[in-house]
Amino acid sequence: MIDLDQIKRIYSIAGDLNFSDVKHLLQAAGRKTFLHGEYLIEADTLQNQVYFIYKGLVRIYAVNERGDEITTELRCENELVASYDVIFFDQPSRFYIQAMEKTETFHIAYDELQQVLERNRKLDMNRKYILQNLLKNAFERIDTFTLKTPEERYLHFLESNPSLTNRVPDKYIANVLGITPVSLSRIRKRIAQKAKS
Amino acid sequence: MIDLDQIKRIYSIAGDLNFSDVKHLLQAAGRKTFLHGEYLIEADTLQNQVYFIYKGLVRIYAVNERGDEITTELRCENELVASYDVIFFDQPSRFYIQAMEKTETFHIAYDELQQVLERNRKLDMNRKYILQNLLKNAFERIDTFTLKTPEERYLHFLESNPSLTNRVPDKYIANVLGITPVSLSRIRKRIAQKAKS
DNA sequence: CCACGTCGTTAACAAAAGATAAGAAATGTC
DNA sequence: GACATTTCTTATCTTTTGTTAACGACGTGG
Repeated sequence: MIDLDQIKRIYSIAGDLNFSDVKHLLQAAGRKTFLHGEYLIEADTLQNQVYFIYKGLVRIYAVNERGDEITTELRCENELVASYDVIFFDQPSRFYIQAMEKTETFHIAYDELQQVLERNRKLDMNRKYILQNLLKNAFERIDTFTLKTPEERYLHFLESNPSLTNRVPDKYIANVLGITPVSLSRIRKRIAQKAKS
Repeated sequence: MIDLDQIKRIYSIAGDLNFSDVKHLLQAAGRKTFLHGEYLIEADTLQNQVYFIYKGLVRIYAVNERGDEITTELRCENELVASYDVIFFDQPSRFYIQAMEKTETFHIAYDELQQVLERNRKLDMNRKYILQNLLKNAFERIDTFTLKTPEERYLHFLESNPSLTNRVPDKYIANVLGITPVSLSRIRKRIAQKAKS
């Protein structure tokens, strides 16, 4: 059921847990595999599941007033996903979370997770590492919007997410960068032309 | 020294601390007041101070390759500021943090803070509330970049930061929104014209 | 093997944003 | 109150982006 690799993965996002701590956590969690196109979370629901992606790739997207899907985030192996509307605001999710590949997850309801953490001090202490890591990534991403041009933002994305680049359609990457797919295509062309000279 | 109002302020950003917990924290912290224009943190240093803004307003800015100052964030009463380069990456700060008004703070070095928290479980447990709140704000801000146009982003800023609007020059707000001051001026004009009709 | 849908690119046009500079308005200082 | 400084606005021009639509490449499933 619970193998060594799984334990190591959890370690990789946490701080200083031991075998028994992680076992605690995994025993409380369920496992679920999603096929390409299936939904981990649907919008307008109060699904408060937190997923740990063991293998695979998901996109988080919202639908705007015009009916366009806007992908706000891509997450893959060893990352957590949840709808922060539900977790943080107790409100229906504005976001869909959809598997882009066959995606294997561990999952647990947020309030159950809280209870497990409350019963195990070590796990609760570890929460800070996870939150800090999420925060670090969020701050970095915000800075790409304030300090970088779309072109620089794209190059930065390629550097920091080399693995994602060829796993998802460019149109999703464009959305994540805050631009349109057409615009990203032009940016790519400009970069290619610069590279020639 | 430590008055009731101060305690309440700390409560406001934390979860369930009691008087003695907060006293613990404040005793370890120093107090410092910065005049308009003075720096809480300077770039290219390893100042790992964390500041709680008791009164006043600061901006966080970086200087790009061309020498332009780009303001990435504005923070005021009851908020925390620090350079995440130093705190999270142990690297010299790319950012300056500068008082925009006379600003009164409590401050503590990050590693000292860690020690204080480790010695007081209740305080350490409370860290999650603070981190979650920062994370919530960061996610919301990211979504304004992916889901909103600059105009919508500006309107959203006015709604969520009504107090800031008249306390800082628009050019800083423009930077925070990821656009130039000239462009913000045009957006304001467009909004005003719509309002007429 | 073909029909179909998806995706990336390109084109053409409109709209918005960046860069630069100049002038007006506001703010602060003595 | 007069002056200097900063900030905001406006104008002009260039560049980039958004929008829409068309085309071709690619892959999937029948």
